[in-house]
Amino acid sequence: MRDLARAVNLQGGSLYAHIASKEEVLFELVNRAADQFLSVAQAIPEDLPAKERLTRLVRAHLQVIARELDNATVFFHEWKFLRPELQEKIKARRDEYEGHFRQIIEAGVKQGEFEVEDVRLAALFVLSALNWTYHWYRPEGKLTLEELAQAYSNLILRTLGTKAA
Amino acid sequence: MRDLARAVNLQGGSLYAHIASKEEVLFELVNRAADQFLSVAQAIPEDLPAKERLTRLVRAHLQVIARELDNATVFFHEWKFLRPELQEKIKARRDEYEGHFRQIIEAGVKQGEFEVEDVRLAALFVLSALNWTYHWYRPEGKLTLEELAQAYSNLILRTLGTKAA
DNA sequence: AGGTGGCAAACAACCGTTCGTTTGAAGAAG
DNA sequence: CTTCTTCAAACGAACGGTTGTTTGCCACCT
Repeated sequence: MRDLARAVNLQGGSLYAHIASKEEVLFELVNRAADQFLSVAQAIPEDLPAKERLTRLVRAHLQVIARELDNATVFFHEWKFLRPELQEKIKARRDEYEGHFRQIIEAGVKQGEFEVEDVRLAALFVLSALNWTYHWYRPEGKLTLEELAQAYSNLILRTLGTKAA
Repeated sequence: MRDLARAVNLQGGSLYAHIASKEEVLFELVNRAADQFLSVAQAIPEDLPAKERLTRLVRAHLQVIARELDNATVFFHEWKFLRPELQEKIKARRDEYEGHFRQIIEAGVKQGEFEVEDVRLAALFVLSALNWTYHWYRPEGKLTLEELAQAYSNLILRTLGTKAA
């Protein structure tokens, strides 16, 4: 907390004129990260072909991670240390986000664009591969975000059993 | 440290008759986790078809994660808090392990079993999807480890552009 | 006799948070 | 235009507790 205070030129205790507790700050942080993911997902038009929607979602997801590397790291881990009640709120939003992936895959299967046995597991697989990027991706590295998004999209489309290249 | 001590029926300070520091314990933990991953990878015969080798490696990887859920969690995260010198040792072993994936994919491409543009990125993608399982997989859940390994192997083979089903 | 392993106590540093007080600016009253 | 009041924001010290580690001492086994 004293580090946090120093970052805004305050004394440790002075923070508590603005916040209720350290946990409140953590929740706010994690919750806003959830906002980011959800809002980009909701911005994708539903009337596009599943392949296109998925490609866009992949790019958007990677963009959010890259743009908020630190927040994403906290988002993926630290929510487990919230009290159960707050944890549930985060879990609900995470599940909602996961639902976007499932829904797109589901739609693609129905349209004959994808061929997937277990939609739930496939969505989890894809999200797993995407989420891990926060471990190693650095915007200042060799790989452009656009290049990464392109390459990962291709891999993911094949994972989901797309026919065309 | 006092929790650790209680787990072996000792007083907090008594630990220091056996260990040098908390960091030493962390390193030992993380390093032994690396042992687990590396040893199962090295146990896979090199003269098998790439598809078979990869399937075995996937199953073995998931088995290690499932068997040592807690250790795996620490392995994936906590090594970042070691001093740089020890971090490098872990990184080296992690890279060696990643090399197994790369090598198998590379071999598969040469044999015409796989079709992959960027071997390095493909290996990273596969490992990412596998590693994330520690976040959600619980051995006591509905999904058998064997079922998970089977399903993930199929997805991964498609990711790598395998022809046959 | 010597070394090992254990204990209890203590160490300094740090943790999240509270407390009484000071500051400075805005608004009301004269 | 001044004076007085109000109020939020910040300070700095302190609280009780925890952290990783060190110390001196005693008991046991060789």
